[in-house]
Amino acid sequence: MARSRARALEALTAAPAPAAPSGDKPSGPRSSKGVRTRERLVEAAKEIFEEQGFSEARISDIAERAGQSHGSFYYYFDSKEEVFREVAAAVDDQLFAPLDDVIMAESWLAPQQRIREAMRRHLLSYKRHARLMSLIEQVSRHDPEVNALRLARHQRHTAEVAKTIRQMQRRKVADPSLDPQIVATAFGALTHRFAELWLVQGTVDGNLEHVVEQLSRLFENALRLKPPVRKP
Amino acid sequence: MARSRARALEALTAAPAPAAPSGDKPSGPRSSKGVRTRERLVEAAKEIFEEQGFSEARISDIAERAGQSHGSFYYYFDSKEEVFREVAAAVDDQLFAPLDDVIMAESWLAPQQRIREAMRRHLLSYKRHARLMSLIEQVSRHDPEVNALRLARHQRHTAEVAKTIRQMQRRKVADPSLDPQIVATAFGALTHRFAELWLVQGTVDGNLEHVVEQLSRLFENALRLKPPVRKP
Amino acid sequence: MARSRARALEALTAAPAPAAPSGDKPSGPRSSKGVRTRERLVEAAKEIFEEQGFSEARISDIAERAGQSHGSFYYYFDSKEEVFREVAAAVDDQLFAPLDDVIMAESWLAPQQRIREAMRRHLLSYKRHARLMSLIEQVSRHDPEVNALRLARHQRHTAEVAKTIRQMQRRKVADPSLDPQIVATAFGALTHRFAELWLVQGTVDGNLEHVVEQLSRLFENALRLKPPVRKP
Amino acid sequence: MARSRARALEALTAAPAPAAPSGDKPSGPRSSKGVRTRERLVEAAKEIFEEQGFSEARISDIAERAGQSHGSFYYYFDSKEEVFREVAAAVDDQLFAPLDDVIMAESWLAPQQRIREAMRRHLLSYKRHARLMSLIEQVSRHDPEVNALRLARHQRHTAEVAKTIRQMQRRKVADPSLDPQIVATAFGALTHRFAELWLVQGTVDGNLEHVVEQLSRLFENALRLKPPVRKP
DNA sequence: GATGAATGAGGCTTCATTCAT
DNA sequence: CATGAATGAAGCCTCATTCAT
Repeated sequence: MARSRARALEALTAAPAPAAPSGDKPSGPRSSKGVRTRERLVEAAKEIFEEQGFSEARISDIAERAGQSHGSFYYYFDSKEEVFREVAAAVDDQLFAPLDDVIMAESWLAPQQRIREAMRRHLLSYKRHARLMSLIEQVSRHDPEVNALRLARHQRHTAEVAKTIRQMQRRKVADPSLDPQIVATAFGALTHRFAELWLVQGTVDGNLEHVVEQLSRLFENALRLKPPVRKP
Repeated sequence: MARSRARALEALTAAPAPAAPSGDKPSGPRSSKGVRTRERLVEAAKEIFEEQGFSEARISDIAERAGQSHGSFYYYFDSKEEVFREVAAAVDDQLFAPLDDVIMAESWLAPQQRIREAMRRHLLSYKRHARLMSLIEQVSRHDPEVNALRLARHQRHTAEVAKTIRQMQRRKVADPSLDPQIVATAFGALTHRFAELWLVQGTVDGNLEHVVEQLSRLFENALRLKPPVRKP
Repeated sequence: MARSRARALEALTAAPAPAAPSGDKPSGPRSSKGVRTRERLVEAAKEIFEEQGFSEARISDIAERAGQSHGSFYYYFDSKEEVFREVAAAVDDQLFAPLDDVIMAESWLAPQQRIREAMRRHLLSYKRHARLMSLIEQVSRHDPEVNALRLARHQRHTAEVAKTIRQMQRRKVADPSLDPQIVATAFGALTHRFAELWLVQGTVDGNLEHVVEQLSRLFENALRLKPPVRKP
Repeated sequence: MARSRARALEALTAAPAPAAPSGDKPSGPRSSKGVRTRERLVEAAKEIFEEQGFSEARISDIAERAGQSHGSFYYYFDSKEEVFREVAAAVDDQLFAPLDDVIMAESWLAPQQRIREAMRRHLLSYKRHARLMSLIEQVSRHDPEVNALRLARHQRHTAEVAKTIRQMQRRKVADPSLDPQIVATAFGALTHRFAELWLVQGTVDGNLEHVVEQLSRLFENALRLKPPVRKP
């Protein structure tokens, strides 16, 4: 617990640090002014990617949004792909940190509560990043580096959920005939896609609590979760 | 039952003409040679879109794949958007016709069988069109016409599933506390996304029958479906 | 008189004859159906040129206006230039025939009457062809054949007017210090351009009779025309 | 007199900045190098338009003539239309400033001298810009902004001349039966068109002084100008 | 004769990227 | 570091022209 908590915190604090994002230009910005400029560019890039998609995003849009000149972008990044990788990595951290946090860490809660809390957090964090998640998938088709990122996240996440399911099966509180890998993937798929339909595409009605309740019930039913033994 | 069967048949007979050019150029190709060329272009466009995505797809790639000069493309279509709409409409028909068919029509099967059959068919037809489904969603953000198509499909499909769930609730064979709209959306989301992860992105292992079985079980559990009364 | 009259009539009757317009295709249309089609194309070309200008005019617009297929045009004409030459020649005839007619022929009228009549006719015929006249000038810059046509018209016309002026000077009814060539050109210039401003560009107000009267007066004044001796 | 002089001076001082970029791109070039490049492009555009006409002018010709890549053109202008408007405005200023100057200002000259001087200046400045004047008219049919420019010039100019004629009529030195508006238009038409025939199309012979003398005489006659009272 | 189809040169325009200051 | 300017590859699209039927 302490360990995974630490990992989550690490992720959270690591994300904002723009200093050493793997393979930079010469060696990254030196002055604090440069650091600020770089941050502004990444932030602007995120917004533009969200609004326009990857191919439609223009370097000049990004630079303009960051209040920089067109040419300035190339002082910090080699290409659109490079800045995208940075945006993607940051979002990835921000999106899954809180979720992992719940699933992995706060196990003193009853499973029902944990599911509800995880769901709530996931949907909430999705709200801000859903469009980028789709983008990451798109771009990952052409950019192996982004693909690796996406794959790593998926596997890490699915493995974590599968592990939890397997524990429940061992404790005889979940349907033993289910394949934890597939169910974990299915739960992730459901949440991911539902969030998109609900929050991005607006094809579903319902307020947060109602949705959380319904989806959680669905999961509990699906797992045939035994209700927690309540002491009188 | 008779009614929905009729509707399904209607759909089936309508489906085979998926290339119906609706509101085309002057009035579509005149000669049979032109009809062939047009078909080849649409087919080529589908392939190129699948391989390259929308923005990356080049008109000249499409024309070349169809064995035509790029100028020829413009004899039949005004723009990439136009041919995409046609591809999208065709795929939409092909993808959901068989599924609707099962869900709406073959009600003499036990619910469990129906679910398995629908799942199997959906996953199979998804196999051929999954990438285009994502594309449709992407493009629908910029092309209102494609968006309308996508929305219509979603609503038609979700409504049908919700109706089935509601019937089950009335017959006391499904969990009455579930919101049919949300559950229908969630089931669609799960299937759609799982298919993509499994068939397109290859992040899930498992053969068809195992996956069908697992997902179907998940659905049955989720609905708390009463097992059919079996006579000894 | 009889001779020039004859020439004018010849021009009028020659113009509509589409049969032998100099250097045709193989040898021009043979069947009467072909003759009709050709006529329709020339007529359509004239309209399209007037509406769109030369470079903006599309062969397909012309064919469509003539109710013909796109490819049919090339059975009758080798190029846009060729059909333009034919249109230009026809318009040239129609525009100047009536004018020449008056100036050269009806000399029993008093000069004042002749000027007014010529002016009236010129302005009227200009009304239908002004835009094409400008076009002819444009195209003549690139097409030597059209240029020759335009030059020939200009010289024929100017020579005729200059001759008349010279006669008046000899008869002592016109200012002898004027250069007939220049004045003839100037009168042509004035009429041509005024017609365009008035009839095409709409930058001048005034009804036909007022304009005719004013411009005629201007010409009479300019020539210092002696009023005709009227017998009581 | 003082007032119109002031207006003329105003025009003259405004004229030297004919490239005033009015409503340009972001806000026009920033560096002095950019300003130079822009000027070179406008100058090159003027030449190319004169040589090729509007539709025949290629953006790449303009860029090449200015010693720039064609992409550079788009850094300064959005389209051919935009650069044309700038060229047109500049020419307009240069062409009419000197003429207005004479007509409106130097009234201490006898009318005969003023007419000759205005004519001489107009023809001279026409010599450099005649082809563009025709172009402006062509383009004005499709570009409302250019049309507005042309119209404004025509009206400003005609009104000025008409005012002068009216004054002469009041002073009893010009034929009172003439309509000043129509005569002013007619004079403008004559000069404009004669200059084109003479200087551009080369269909008239004659040196400058002879032409000035003849056309001036024509105008004087046309107005029935009373010869100035000469003191012995 | 007439038509629909096909072709491809050529123009316009965008935009990632480079560069001099 | 930052900027404005410049570049040119690459894509879209038009349309005169040719061709098989």
